[in-house]
Amino acid sequence: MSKQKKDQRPTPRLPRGLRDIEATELRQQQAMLSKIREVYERYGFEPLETPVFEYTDALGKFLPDQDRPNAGVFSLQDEDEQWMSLRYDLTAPLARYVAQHFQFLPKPFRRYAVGSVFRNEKPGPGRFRQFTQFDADTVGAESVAADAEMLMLAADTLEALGIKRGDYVVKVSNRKILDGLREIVGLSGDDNDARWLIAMRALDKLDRLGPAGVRELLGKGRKDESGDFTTGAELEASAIDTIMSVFETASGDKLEKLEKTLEGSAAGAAGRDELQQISDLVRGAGYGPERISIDPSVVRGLEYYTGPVFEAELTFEVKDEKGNPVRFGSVGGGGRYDDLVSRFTGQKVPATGFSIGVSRLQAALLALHKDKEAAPDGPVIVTVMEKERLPDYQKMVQDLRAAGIRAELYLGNPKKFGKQLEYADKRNSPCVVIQGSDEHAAGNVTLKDLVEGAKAAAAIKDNKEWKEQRPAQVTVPATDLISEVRKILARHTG
RNA sequence: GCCGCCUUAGCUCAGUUGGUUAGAGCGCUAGAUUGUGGAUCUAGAGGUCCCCGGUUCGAGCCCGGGAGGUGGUACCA
Repeated sequence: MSKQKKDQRPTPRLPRGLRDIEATELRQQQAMLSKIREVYERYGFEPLETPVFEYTDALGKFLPDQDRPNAGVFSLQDEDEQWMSLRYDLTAPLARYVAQHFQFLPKPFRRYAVGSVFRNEKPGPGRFRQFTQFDADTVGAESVAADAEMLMLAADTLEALGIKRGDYVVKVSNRKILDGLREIVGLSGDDNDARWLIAMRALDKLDRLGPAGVRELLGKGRKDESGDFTTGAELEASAIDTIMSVFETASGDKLEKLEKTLEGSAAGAAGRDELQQISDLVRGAGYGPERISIDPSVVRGLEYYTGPVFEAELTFEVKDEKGNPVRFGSVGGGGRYDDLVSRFTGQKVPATGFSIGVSRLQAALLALHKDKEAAPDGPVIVTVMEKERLPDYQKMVQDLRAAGIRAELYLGNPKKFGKQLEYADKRNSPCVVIQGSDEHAAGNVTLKDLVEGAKAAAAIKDNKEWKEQRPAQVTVPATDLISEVRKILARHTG
C-alpha cells in the first residue's frame, strides 16, 4: 500500500499531443501497415529499421550558429553532454545510414521504413506529437524514372488499402518550376530569399485560403479573422499575376501553359521537361490523370526538395457528426532531394522518396467505412457454471485454441452468471459457451450468439419473456463444439 | 509564438443579484432476478467547484496572476 498522501500521488495522464491506441484501432493499423508493406516489397524495396533517436548533428537539427537543438525536436543529452534528438522524420536517419555505409550499399539503394516520428509542436485535431510514417526511398538514382515509380507506388498503395480510383489523386509538380518563376518575377539572389520564402509559404496555403487569400499574402499581407496579421511578400501586381496564372490553371494542358509562362528561365524549362518525362513514363505504364496528375500547385514547404515533388490527396468527402463536409486532403508526400547525403560526405547523391502519414490515412479510412458494422473482435468466452468443473471448461478453451479460435475461460468470480455475459459483451465477444449440469448430463453444450442475441433483445420489453426466450442460443452435442462455434464466427466475420 | 473561448461527480453539463447541506442525466456498485447481456424499478458510492492570492460578514459566482484544455492563426523537416 502506498503511504503517500492523496495530494502527492501523480495524476494518471499523458503529455499533450500523445495518445494511447486501443485494440480495435491498433488491429486496423497493423492490418494497414501490412498492406502497405506488401506493395512496397513488391516494388523491390528492402526493410530497414533505425533507432528512434540519434545525435542531433546527424539529424541536422542544430539551430544555426548555436549549439542548441531546434525547439521543434525533442532533445536530450548523453552522459558526455552530446545532444541527441528523437527523429522527426525517417528521411534524415536514412541519409545518415547511407552516408555511414555508402561503400557497402548497392547503388541505387532502395529501402522502406515504418515507425513513430516525433515533433515538438502544438498539437491540433488529428495532429499529434508522435505519429507513424511509412516511407520508401531510392538513393543513388538520378533518373526521373525513379520519381515516376514513387508516384505509381503511391497510387498502388492507396488502392491496396481499399481507396477507390477517383477517390484519391497523386499530384506531381517540380521544385524547378518554382525556381523558374522566381527568376521570372525577379526575386533571384540571396537578398531576396526571405521574400521568396514568404511567397512559397503563401502558395502552399492555396487550398485553405483560396486564390484571393494567397494573392493578399503575395502582396501586402493578410489579416485573418483572429486579428493576426501575416506579413506579405510585397510582390508587384504583375508578378502576382504571373505566379497565379500557373497556380490557377484549373485543368486542361498544364504543361503547355507552363511552357509559355516559363519562357526565358533555364531552370523552369528543365522542370517542365522533367514533368513531361514523368508524365510520359506514368501514362506509358497505364496510369491516367485520374490517378497521377501533373499539378504545378503542389508546393510542400520543405526547403530541401530539389526536383519533382509529390502529394497524395484523398478527394472524397465525408460528413462529420454535425453533418459538415470534411475533406481529408493530403495523406502522403515526398519528392527528390539531391543534397541530403552530401551533408555528410560532400558528395552529391541523388535521392527520391515518398512518405505516408499512417494515422491520418487511417482516420480517413475509418470515415470511409464507418457505415460498416464492426465485427465482434473479442474472444469466445467459455463460461463457468459449476466451479468444481473448471478443468472441463479449461479443456474446452484449449480445444478451441488448438483449432485456431480466439478463446478464453471466464476468470472472474463466477458466482453470478449474468456477470459472465456482461463481461463477454464488454469484450466484444461473438459468442459464449455454456455447459451447466443439464447440458453436462446430456453430453451437450449451449452456444449463445451474442450478436444475434443483442438484435433479438431490442424487440423484447418484458423481463419474463426475455428470460424465457433465451434468444439466439443453440444446444448441440459437446463433440460438435468446434464446428458449431465456427458456424457462429462465420456469420459475423468478413 | 500571438488572439479568442473554456475549466463544477468517471462522462456530458445545470447552478438565479454573491447567501446555509453544490445538483441532473448518463455511467459505476449492490439488490429486485440462486442458469442468461437488454428493458424496468429500488438503494448506494462518488466533489480540493483547476491552482495561488485578493475583495467581502460570506466566493462555484467578483478581481488579479498562474496552469491545463480547446478553437483560429503563425511555424512545420
